[in-house]
Amino acid sequence: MLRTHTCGELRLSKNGKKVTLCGWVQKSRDLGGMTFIDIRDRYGITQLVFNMETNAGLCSNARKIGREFVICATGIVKERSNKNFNIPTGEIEIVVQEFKVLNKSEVPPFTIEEETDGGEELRMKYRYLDLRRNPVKKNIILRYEMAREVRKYLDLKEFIEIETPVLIKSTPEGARDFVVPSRLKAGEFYALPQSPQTFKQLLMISGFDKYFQLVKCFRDEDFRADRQPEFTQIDCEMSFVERDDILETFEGLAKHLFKKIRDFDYKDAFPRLPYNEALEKYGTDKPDTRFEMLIQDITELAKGKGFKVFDSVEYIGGICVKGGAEYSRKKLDALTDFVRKPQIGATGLVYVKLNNDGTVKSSVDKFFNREELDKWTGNMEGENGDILLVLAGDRKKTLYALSKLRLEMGKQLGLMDKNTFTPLWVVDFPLLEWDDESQRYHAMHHPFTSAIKDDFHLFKTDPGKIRANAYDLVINGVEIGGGSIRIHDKQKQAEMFRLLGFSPEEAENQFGFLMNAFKYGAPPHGGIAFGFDRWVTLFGGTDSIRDYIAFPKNTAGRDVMIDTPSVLSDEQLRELSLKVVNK
RNA sequence: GGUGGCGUAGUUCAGUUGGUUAGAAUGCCGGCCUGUCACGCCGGAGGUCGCGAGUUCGAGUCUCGUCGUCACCGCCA
Repeated sequence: MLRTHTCGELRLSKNGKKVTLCGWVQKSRDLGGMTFIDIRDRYGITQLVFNMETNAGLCSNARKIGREFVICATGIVKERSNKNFNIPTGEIEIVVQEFKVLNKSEVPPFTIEEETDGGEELRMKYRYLDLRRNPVKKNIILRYEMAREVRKYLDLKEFIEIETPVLIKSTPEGARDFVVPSRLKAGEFYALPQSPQTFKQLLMISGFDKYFQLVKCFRDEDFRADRQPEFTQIDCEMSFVERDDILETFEGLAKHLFKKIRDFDYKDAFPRLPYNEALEKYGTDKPDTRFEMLIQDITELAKGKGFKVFDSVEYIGGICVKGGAEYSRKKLDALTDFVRKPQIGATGLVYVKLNNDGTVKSSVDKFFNREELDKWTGNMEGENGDILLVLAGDRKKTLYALSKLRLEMGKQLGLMDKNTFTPLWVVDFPLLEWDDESQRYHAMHHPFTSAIKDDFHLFKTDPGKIRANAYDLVINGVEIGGGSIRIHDKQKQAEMFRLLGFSPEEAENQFGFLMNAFKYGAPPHGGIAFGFDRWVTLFGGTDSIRDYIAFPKNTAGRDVMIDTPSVLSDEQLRELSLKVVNK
């Protein structure tokens, strides 16, 4: 080893010891007669000191060292005369006897510090430098620790991690596939997996009754702060289980991570909220339950009272904001603008102020008397000092807008504490979703999801009403994972494909391997997959999953560091039998 | 595919109704400095105002296009 210690471990107890440290030059402070150099590695920062009086040659050499030079220094640990209690090693310094420059460095394009001066783009281009920074380094370490704890817990529960192939087959359902051309078979392509879904089901048929995998998945869609083209799932599947077995097992995983990573003992069972109730109360299937402010349906109370805007709509609903009676006209205008943004889509905002003196002032006083407004208030559990915010329109769109408004108010009122976690299971999702564009049903989860037994009779009469035996884990309004009890019967799977508009030939062509496997004794099974990047991000407490991926891609799917995607040479294209067509 | 923000020194940003030589901080370079740790003081260098058209006597500033980037909508079983 080139070093005897790391830059983070030396304390007063090692006073007088001769040590050798290796690391990067964080900063040097040249005072003329003496020079201080902070040397940094993964573990911390230690101060080196050079003195003109005791070793002039060494000191003048030290003065020439620039930022981010890699150096190796040997010297004696000494108690400082001026201690720095801001860093763990701040009570000591190294009186250097000899040092060498292991490698020089150009001046980095941004500062390698806790708070850098570099912008997002620049930091991504020089990601290897950004990773030297403490906050980013901490995120990567957090990611590793979570992966380690996931493996520990699942290992304890006798799960086996099994790798599945990355070059697989493109399928029509779901997200767009990334594809890889085959050289040996011109005109044919592999696809990268959107998830190992069918493989883990095949593993169940093989008898590996508890499987998991920390696995890369790929989806060729447009990206966001919380979506990358390649991302990591904690992919799990179990045999001979029913829904509650899965929920209990993986609630256990979540609690293990809460305990180990956030030191938080989550004792209670996670609440379970039916999909329909989630939509009614929160306007979304991934509710943030850190705060209440539930949506209330007042359609019956407000419709048909002569207010035209309300009379013509399908749904009227609102939320009660505590302490909102004091909101100024300006603030209410701002909220109106907020809900009218195209992304939110509401047409307007009606408010009812419940003043502290017991009077009520609303934007619809002309159309509703006090008695009627009091009924709204009763319904929404409003009290003096609160404000009711009411939206109306198409049911689905209005609930969506209310969910966004609810989150905005939660944010404004500081109800969304990063260090509070409220997990819950959302259950009883619809099995199918009608898609206007293609004029057919789409699987809401995926085509292998089974229906709840009580709803089997609806297959013939009203498929849209069938509830799936599916579930999502939601924490703080983030969908952390989801899964289902699968279909394990060939007949039922065939019927599902039929409902989704597959011809028997198409089903055979795309999923024949699975249907075939079902012939040979498929056990009842089900599973779940967690978005690992999102989970780490949630525990890390910032907003972008890019912060927790060592080498992420930007929102256009480009890696600006290695500069890809990039063009292939004509020779490569020829080999792959590909021709590039300019659109 | 759509909407919006941003693009000016190495970096982060400012730049007035369109008007002379485009500024600040920080970083960098040089000098001074023996207890700094955001060291301090003095001096210096550093600009294709993303790119391309257009309007104008004159464009960092206005218009159009384009590229890059970020956020959101669509999309993401």
